Amino acid sequence: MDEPMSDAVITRFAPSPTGFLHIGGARTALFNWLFARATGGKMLLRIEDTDRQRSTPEAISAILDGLSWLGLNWDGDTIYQFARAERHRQVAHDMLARGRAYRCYATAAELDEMRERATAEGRPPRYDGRWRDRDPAEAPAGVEPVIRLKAERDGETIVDDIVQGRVVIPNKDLDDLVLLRSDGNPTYMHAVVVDDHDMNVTHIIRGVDHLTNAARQIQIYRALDWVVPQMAHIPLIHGADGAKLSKRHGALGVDAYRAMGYLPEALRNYLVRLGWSHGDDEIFSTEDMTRLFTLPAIGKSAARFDVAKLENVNGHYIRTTGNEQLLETIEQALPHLPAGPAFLAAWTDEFRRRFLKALPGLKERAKTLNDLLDMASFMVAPRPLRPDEKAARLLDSDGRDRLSAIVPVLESISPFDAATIEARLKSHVETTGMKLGQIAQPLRAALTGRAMSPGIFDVLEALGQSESLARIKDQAA
RNA sequence: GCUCCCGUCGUCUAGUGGUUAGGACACCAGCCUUUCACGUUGGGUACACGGGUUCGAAUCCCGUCGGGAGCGCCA
Repeated sequence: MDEPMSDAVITRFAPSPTGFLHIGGARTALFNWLFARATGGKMLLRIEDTDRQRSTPEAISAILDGLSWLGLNWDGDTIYQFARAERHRQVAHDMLARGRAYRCYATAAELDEMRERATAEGRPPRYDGRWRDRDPAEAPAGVEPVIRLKAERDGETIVDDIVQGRVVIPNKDLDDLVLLRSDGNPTYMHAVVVDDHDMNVTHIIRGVDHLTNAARQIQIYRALDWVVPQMAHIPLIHGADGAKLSKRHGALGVDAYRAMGYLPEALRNYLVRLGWSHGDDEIFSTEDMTRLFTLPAIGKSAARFDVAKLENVNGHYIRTTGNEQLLETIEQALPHLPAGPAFLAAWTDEFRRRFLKALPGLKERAKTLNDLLDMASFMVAPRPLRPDEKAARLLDSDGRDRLSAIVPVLESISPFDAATIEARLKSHVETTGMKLGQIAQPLRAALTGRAMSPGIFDVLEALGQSESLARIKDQAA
């Protein structure tokens, strides 16, 4: 190991563009990003598109979009693995020349049979190495060979992992993996090693599902006499029921979380706590995370994805974000939210101003941006409102009478702001010997169509005097 | 089947031989209150099981059970 100690940290996030950026991938990216930030290093992005059939441009842009939305920026240009195929071929042929790899002419049918027999005999399904030492002169005509690694057969391979510790894999359980396919294109296993080396990656941070791959890749490094990067295999995220998070099982793309009204900083905060901890701390600003994050503090056991916790964290960030900033966040999110169109249609400067006034009352009650918009839907609801069941009950004859009685009071209020309205309404309530709730609830029902809403004085102000009166008259009649 | 990894409240976790096993989310109850939230006070709930080692184990060892991952010319 002649790795210079002065080397700056270089991590990489290496997704395969066969689908969206799911929550597990997002966390892997986050950990890579945090570690790079925490150490003053760099995070590179490499798209693993050597599977030409399954890689799509749509998936690539979804991944890039997802990372950008999450605020996980990468250093340098995005690297596309397939573009480096020539280099991969060159390395494989070099290994061939040095006797560390060999051509294998086994057919797919032979391979299948090999696996079937091994399974039947209770052995692990492995390639048996039949072309390992065979004379290429015996090669059957018309079969394009693959190039396989001449793997070590005895002993064991040790993965010295920052998270998993020292993991020992018997070499007999590793077979001669394919480096180059018969069409001359590299396999993932080979491309990863060559690229990580060429990109000077110092730390490989990825899911534990790659742990046994790590042993195979280490053998390739050794065949190449290359320095093996540090590795950190992080635990996976499971669904709420403990089952693996798969596409059909709750593993949504990060774009789905954006559409559900989660804030990127909330998602980051939630995600970083899945597997990583820092004492009893729960809330971490981005600055906190990048300062405190370390690899050894990552646990080894898988975590379940808990929406309730995510919602709580999200609510925390909604509540604590400044009004003007939150408003800008909402404006940016609107195109992605289900309720977006209704608000976009109403979004004039005047509306924006009133929305901002209503925001403090709104954000206190929302766990997601969608909650917030739902709570604010009275602002864009067309007259006459159709009260829901509970609201309708508040608008019985007593309630309507009280509303009628309040109309002249409201008409006389100027300026029509929350503080003035509150003062006038409270004195009205006092003189009539009622409780505030007796007037507030019917008002709420008439103004919002619901039995719950932000503070009623704020609602009045947000709606404005004429709209408020109109809504009250709609119901009081 | 084989190899590897994991196992503290329902969930995320703190804990590294001596703690009344802590925090957070969720849940229940009270307070606050114009509703709902927020806030606040209090409450119940956990060391998978069985053996060791030790004066003493959530912490160390072994086994069992449970969960997960990997075993492709996918990544």
